[in-house]
Amino acid sequence: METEVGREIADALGVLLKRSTRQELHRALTVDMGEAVDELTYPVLSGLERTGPCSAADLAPEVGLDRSGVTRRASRLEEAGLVRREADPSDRRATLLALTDAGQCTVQMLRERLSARITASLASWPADEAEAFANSLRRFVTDGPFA
Amino acid sequence: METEVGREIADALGVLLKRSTRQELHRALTVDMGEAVDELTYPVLSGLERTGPCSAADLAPEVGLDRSGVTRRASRLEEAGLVRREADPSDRRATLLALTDAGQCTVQMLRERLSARITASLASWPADEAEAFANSLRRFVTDGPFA
DNA sequence: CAGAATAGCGTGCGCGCCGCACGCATACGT
DNA sequence: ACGTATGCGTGCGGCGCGCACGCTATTCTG
Repeated sequence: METEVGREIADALGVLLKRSTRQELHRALTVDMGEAVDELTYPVLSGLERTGPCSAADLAPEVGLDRSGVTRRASRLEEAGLVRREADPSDRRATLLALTDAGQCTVQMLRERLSARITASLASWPADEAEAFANSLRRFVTDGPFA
Repeated sequence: METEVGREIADALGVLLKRSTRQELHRALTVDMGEAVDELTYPVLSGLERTGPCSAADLAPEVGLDRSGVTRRASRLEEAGLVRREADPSDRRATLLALTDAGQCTVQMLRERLSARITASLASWPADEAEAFANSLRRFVTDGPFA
């Protein structure tokens, strides 16, 4: 029955979106990673790596935040030397956010760590099932119920 | 390659955990549902339906919150007539939280709506793939990388 | 049986994050 | 050249959360 599937997914998502889940996960990820990057600042790093250098306004929807929020988080990361602000050559009022080498290294390390953790928890899965799940999840995220 | 799968899932989760995603989703769900139930209070309703009547302390880990937070959210729902506080007969200092009939009806309606939305977005999927995804997701959530 | 120690809930307090609005600097149009 | 528009950063008010306290009921102990 199809609605049963929807309900199943809904329940799982409910658990997944728990506040403590996110906190615990990101806390584990950012251990020994310095104080600058935490649950809040990580999305900015990750988003910057995906989009490349861009303005705070352009990055805001990627992170799902207001421009001011992006600015504040970016400032924190800048203070830690992970993000660099550079003037846009084509528009001198704009400020581009870009990852420094340290920032690039950090986000890569974090992604590696997260991937490793996920992979480890999927160790007991059949390889084809894991791959199918990854594909389905990506598809679900991109053109799923969230515009 | 396995790490590729992990990275794939990691990216998808990153997008899924965006603040705006959750907000937008719950906002769509709670439309025309009264002001009492929103993104914050819904987990309490859902949790209460899963666990049945229980104390705020027992519900706290389910929601991923402090006891005080559960108390406040529950108070809001109580004010709206969706949650009822009743004294524990076996321990008169304890206060059990329970769904009223209206609360039960509301959470059922919301779950229905969420399920429908998810099901609709999965309409183009093959039925077996959708079911496999639901099962994998549940498994991923229960014994995945999140304790 | 009485008093002390424990457990449970609700609330005041301080902190941190967020969205909104304002100010300043720069770019564009006439 | 001057007015309008755009973009960024910051002050402000609001809100939710965790922590600590007070009160009540229960349990343990002598």
